[in-house]
Formats: sequence, structure tokens, C-alpha cells
Amino acid sequence: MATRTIAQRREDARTQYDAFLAGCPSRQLLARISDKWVALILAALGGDGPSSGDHCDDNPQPLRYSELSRRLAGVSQKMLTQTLRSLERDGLVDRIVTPTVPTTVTYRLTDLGLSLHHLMRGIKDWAELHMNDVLANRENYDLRDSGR
Amino acid sequence: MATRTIAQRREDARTQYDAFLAGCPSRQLLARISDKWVALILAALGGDGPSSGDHCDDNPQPLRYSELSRRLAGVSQKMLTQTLRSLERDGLVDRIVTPTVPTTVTYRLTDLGLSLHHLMRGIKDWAELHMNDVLANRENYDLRDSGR
DNA sequence: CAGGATCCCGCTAGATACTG
DNA sequence: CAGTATCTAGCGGGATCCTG
Repeated sequence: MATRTIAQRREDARTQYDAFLAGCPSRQLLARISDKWVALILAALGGDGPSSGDHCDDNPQPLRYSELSRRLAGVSQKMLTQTLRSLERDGLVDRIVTPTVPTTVTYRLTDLGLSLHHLMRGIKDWAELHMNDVLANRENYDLRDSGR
Repeated sequence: MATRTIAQRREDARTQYDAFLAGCPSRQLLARISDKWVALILAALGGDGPSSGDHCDDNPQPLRYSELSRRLAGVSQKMLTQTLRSLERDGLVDRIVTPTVPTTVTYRLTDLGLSLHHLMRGIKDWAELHMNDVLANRENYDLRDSGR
């Protein structure tokens, strides 16, 4: 089991899991990470400044709990904590507690989390980038629909 | 307004929309596409054969409604229809009705949908690929947690 | 075959209040 | 500051029945 190449392990994982199957654990994992809060948290922890250049600059800067809740406008503490916990459990983020008074807690992406971040960031960017197209498509669709 | 380059339009969209903001339409769009059924439908329509090679082969093959419901094991007709409708409305899939008896309906990705598919497929693959790591991380976390 | 229409349950997001 | 605990309303989503 130790004499497997990375490519072999890749193939193993591919054949072991199939998210198209209802009972497969990877389906549940897909459902977990297919979540707007997950996308936004990963984007925030991955370093997603509004003044970022056109080519992807990665500065995975750890953020404190309060900083996260400020960036993700409208998130409830419950959802933030809950989502962070599940991400921590899955090994996507590290929770670092600094024993000051009051306690300081920062979150940072693990390597695994960073690998997912690269994908999820694309999703968020896609949404912002194609918003206008989607809006236009919806208008067309609704007009057609009301016309007939 | 017609004399904008693609790069300029990119910048416009970036500055116009920000999914971190609660009221922004792109946040809603992000929530829409951050959905396991969306991920699976796009993956299915994008051509995601289990016997695919190691380098991404794109064969965006249109699928019929019944074929989709068979591939996405466990999906209810409601969710399938509902998700397909929203994807159609947003211009991500085309719904093609062939007036046979009984009616034949096929769904295929639009160019816009295909562009999202490339990203979403990565998410699904990531879930299957890193399932074992995540499982191990969870076990560790739960052990730690019960220990203290 | 490809849905539309309903009913209804569960859970989950969100608001509020409290704590170390 | 960084959460936990509790409660509730709302709706996501499944089951069922029906139609062109």
C-alpha cells in the first residue's frame, strides 16, 4: 500500500468513489463543499482582495473569526462557526488558538484546503464575471415564457 | 459601450459584482450554482464517462431527461426538473424538444454552461480524489475531540 | 416519456440570548 | 472576542398522483 505512485492512487480514488452514486461518500462530500458559505470562506482565506491584479495572486492570509464575519456580509455566527467546524474536521482549514485575553482565533487554509480553494475561487469568479450574461438570459427566458 | 475589449468587460464585471456582499446578485448566483445537483447535472452533460482517460476529454453529449435521472442516482423528478429549469433560465443548458410521440426532450450545455462545467467538474473530481484524505482527517478530528 | 401539481415533513438557516 | 445554546419559521426536497 506504500508502493503506489501518485498516479496509481489517483486511479484508485477514481474507481473507488463516484459522486453519481447516491450512497457514495463522495456524493456527501460534494454536497458539503457545494455550498455558498464554503465557497466564500475559502475565497476569503485564499486571499481574494478586491484590488487583486488580473493574474491570480495567492496570498493565503489567515483571518480571524471577526474578520471573516465582516468579509462575508450577512453570514450568521451560527453558519460561520458551523461551516468553519466542518471545514476544520475535513482538514481544509486549521484553527489556531492564541491564548491571549480575550482569546484570539485565526483560521488558515491547509494544503488540502488550498487545493480546493483554487477550484472554488474559479466558481466565485465565474459568478461575478458572467452575472450580466445570466441576467440577460433570464430576461429573455421570462419574456419568451410570458409571451406564449 | 460597444467599444469595450473583453478585458475591459472583465474588469467591469469584477467591479460591478462582489459575491462577498449580501445583496449582490452574484451572491445569489453563487448560491444557485453551489449545489450538488447542479454540479452533477453539469458533469453528466459535460461528458463524464467512468472510463475516461487521465487527460480531460470533453464530449459534451446531450442527454435525455430519463438518461439524466438514471445517471444522477437518487435524484427526485422534482429536483431534476427544477434544477434543469433554473439552468435553462440562466442560459446554461438548452432544452431541445423533438415532437415525436411520446415527446423526446434532450438537454445540452450551452457555451456558457460548458465554461462553468469545466470548473464544476474539477469540484466533483476533487471530492472523489480527496475522499480518503478527508475521511482520515475526520477520524483524527473525532478522536482528538473525544480524547479531551 | 417528460414532466406538472400537491401535500407534507425535516432540517436548517437565522434571530436572540447567554458565556469563558 | 469567539463562540455555545435554544427556539422557531420557512423552505428545500421527497413522495405521490395526475397529464399531454
